[in-house]
Amino acid sequence: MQIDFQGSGLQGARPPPDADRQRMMWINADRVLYLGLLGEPTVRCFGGFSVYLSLRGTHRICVDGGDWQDCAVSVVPPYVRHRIVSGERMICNLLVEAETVDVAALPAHLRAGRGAVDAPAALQRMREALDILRRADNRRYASTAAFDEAFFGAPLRTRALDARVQAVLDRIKSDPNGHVSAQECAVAAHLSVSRFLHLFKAETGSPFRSFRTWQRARSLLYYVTQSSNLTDIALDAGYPDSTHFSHSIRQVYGLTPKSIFAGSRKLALYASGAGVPRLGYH
DNA sequence: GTCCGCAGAGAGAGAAACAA
DNA sequence: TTGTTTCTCTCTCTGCGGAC
Repeated sequence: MQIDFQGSGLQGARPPPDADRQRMMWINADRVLYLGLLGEPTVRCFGGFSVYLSLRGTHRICVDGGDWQDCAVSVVPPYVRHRIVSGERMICNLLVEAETVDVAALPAHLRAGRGAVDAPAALQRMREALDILRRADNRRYASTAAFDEAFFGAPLRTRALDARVQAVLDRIKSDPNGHVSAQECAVAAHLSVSRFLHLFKAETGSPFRSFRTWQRARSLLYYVTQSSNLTDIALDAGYPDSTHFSHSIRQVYGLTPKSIFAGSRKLALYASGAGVPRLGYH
């Protein structure tokens, strides 16, 4: 396969293959790229468009209680429960935050995908982008647009949102582990709580609480390489105690926090841009 | 079209108990 | 001591009718 490093969007990309540095995660406020162990998750439910990509073979996926499907690439819409198993230990998972994109303008396989996807060209592009990334010296994308360019062929068009809702989104995403209530947001938006909740759902496509829960669970990804105990990490991530932490994380990722951290020990983490939570223990 | 308020249903948060 | 499970209560979601 011919790999073109020009225009890949990678900062300082060059091709030194190194099998020991394969497990990695790149994350910013709008996108996540995870390349690592899948484990044995039960039902999971992410708040963004989720793309699973097998590295060589295939995986099996079951979306919203439907039939199991065998495929190399699959897509799960935001807030849809699904299960996944793979014959390979490693898997690639891309996450596109739903509120950051104009759904109508998404590539067809993302927009309409629900489980296995038959999109050979998209599969080849994503595998090539992944290959470039795995060979790169500095695995950071300069921007969300550069990430989109690499994996989807072009920057994904952003969604135009109501300014009041956008302000709330910015507030939550800039500090996902801070607790902000619907009432506070409604006051800030100069709306009643009822009206705010309706408007939020209409604009973003997801309920306020679901979005807040997802953002908090998502912020866990910034901590997965830390070696502190889970209680400290739960508090840092904005959970009142390890009870909620364990419960919420299992609902989102289908794995216990313990197994997530165990599987992330050798993971190289590349975080950038807004949304990186404040680190530091209580 | 935008906004408000009500009410029933359901999910999330908090407390306690249990297991390793 | 740490992490997980279970149970109960509170808060949020959502559909609806109505006012402006």
